[in-house]
Amino acid sequence: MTTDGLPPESNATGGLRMGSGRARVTLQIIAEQLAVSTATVSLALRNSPLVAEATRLRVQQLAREMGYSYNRSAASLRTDRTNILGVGFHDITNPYFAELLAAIEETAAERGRSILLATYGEKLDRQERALTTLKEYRPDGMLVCAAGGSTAESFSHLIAADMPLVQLSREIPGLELDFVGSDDRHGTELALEHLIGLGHRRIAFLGENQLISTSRNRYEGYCDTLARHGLPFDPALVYSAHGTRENGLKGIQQVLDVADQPTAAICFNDLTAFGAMLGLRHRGREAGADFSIVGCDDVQEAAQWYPALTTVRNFQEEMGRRSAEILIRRIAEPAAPVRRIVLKPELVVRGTTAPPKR
Amino acid sequence: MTTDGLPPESNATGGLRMGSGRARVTLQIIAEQLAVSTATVSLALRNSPLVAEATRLRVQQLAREMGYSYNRSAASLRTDRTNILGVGFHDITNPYFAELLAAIEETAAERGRSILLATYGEKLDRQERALTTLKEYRPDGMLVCAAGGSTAESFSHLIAADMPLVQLSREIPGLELDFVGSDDRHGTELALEHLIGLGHRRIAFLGENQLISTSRNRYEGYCDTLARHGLPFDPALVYSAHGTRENGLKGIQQVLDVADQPTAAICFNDLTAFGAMLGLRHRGREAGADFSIVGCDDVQEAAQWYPALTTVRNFQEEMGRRSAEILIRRIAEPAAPVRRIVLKPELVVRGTTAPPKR
DNA sequence: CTGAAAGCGCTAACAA
DNA sequence: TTGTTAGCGCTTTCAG
Repeated sequence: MTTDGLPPESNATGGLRMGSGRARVTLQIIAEQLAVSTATVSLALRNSPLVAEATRLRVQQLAREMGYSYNRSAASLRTDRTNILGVGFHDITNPYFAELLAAIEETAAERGRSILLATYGEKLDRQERALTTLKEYRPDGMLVCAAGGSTAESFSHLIAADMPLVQLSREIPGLELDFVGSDDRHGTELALEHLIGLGHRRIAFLGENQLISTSRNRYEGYCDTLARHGLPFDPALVYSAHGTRENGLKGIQQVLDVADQPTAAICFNDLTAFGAMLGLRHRGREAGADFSIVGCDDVQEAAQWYPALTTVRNFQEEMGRRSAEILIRRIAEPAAPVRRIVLKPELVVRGTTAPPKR
Repeated sequence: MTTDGLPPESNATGGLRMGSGRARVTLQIIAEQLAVSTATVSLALRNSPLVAEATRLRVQQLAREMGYSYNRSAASLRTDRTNILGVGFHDITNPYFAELLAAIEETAAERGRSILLATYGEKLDRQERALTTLKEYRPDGMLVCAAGGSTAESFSHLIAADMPLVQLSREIPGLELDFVGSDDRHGTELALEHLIGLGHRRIAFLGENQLISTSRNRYEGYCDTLARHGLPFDPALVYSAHGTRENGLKGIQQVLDVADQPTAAICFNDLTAFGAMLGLRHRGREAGADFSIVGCDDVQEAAQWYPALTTVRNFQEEMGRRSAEILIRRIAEPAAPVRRIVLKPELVVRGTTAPPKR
């Protein structure tokens, strides 16, 4: 609700002085000191060509001496621009999202924007509140990776308010918004064909989750590729869960308990794959030698695992950067046609895949 | 400089209408519709007991119907409070910092605050700009993990402006500010004594870096503990570098090239330890069996490495949470005495440490 | 319980 | 080249 979450009590002090008693320095103060108008000071500080060189220097010097600090809240109120990009993610503890966020922050900073961050796990109600609060800060636009199960409806208030919006990585069906992500179906195809090429026939899928588009698409890629190669689909080889380390561990154990064991597994993401590798060791088996594992994303640690993880590279750096760029363009051209940037993933073969043991 | 980084051009539209032509809904609009004053609407939306139940309900309902969204910029200008916490970190791709940030964000959200994020690598100039920009958004306070080599001077403008400030994890000498971090010396002591107890005598230190307090303290703990146990200090066993995966890999190779090889290494952080484990494999050796490694931090992946990493747990979740709480208290009581929260680390023995091979 | 009025710090017409 | 004026959307006295 829009009326929730307002500041419960605001003990304003009147706001004119600082703790130590000095008056806070504003354009007004500088203008008075210099006997010019605030308009002139404002222009001078922004290096406007309208103001005389000499004036500009005097103003800038005094501002520096007095320790003036630009008040973006005030400016925003006037210009209706905050130079803030709102970012809503479900979890930044997941290195995939941390890498995306780092790229976004860096790109934003280069372009003079700052990041207002909100996270919400996979909780729809927390997402609802988080996005509402973000919006109240009037970011120029928002970059969102929606919680699983989000519907177009969750975003209707943002769209109604003409908030520039781009979806990152995950895509909500029926939402006509800019999107930056990966060709997830294709990524799984690459992974599966690699395994099939190695001779695997019974291949599990760990981390199926219909609530998020990335998992839906990866899972579809899995099913379709099996079919295309004439391999049977066995629901016992599919483990449904969020893509976490813990679930990778549980998932591998479950599919290893199937009578007719698989010889390989495709994982929804690298985290799931790491968990699966661990689970394999609990069973006295080793990824690569005894069982093949393919991850997805190629987060930093993937290359350092032992054995190093064969995975599908999703280019977080580029994805994060482009999403920020697309958002900034969307802000500049609100009426431009909707853009979909879909990056082509690449298979990175490392040590966790090998021909099946006879 | 304060005059840099102002918005280059602000193409304000006048700001009264939205793309689709509807007027943006403000307190004013609601007040007119209801033939009450904006003051009443403002109070009603904030559930003030001053306004009659019936009025409150009418106002809140109309606000909801009209899709009213609270404008925090405007409110901030008036109240001098933004409910924003500025967070400055060097790198969120490092899981240690990602875990801290996640805890901070969560705590902030619980307390009705939002996070404005800035990162700066270990670059002092970027940090300078980032902190200046953060400040311009007038956060109620800032949480900072300073770039290596930062001096008290870098923070003087924030302090002069009475910005509530808390240092996280790293501490800058000579700065009288709230601090939340770990007892890093003690952590290394635990690690080193564990190794000495196992029988190791030549123990390397990877990731020495005088520019950050965490490394200085951990290194001191190393030197002192060696001395206390009557073990010689050998500079050839110290590898100086930032605590990254890559440097762990390089560092282990370097100390392994010393004529009188060490049998174990203490690493500045887990990332360095992971790199070292990888470097060991490049030499055909395995952490645990052939060489002992101790990390520091206990990030999520540490438990999942193979072998699982023996490390010093630093309680990121608690540290992040407490730092946010301390900042919120500092904001409420600007004149309260400076607080130092130093958490006691704990040794977590796992698979990468064992008695030295004979 | 409600309204009138002032003002937070800034920018943008428009005038001079 | 500079000044005047108005106002962004909100909160807060102070009166009624």
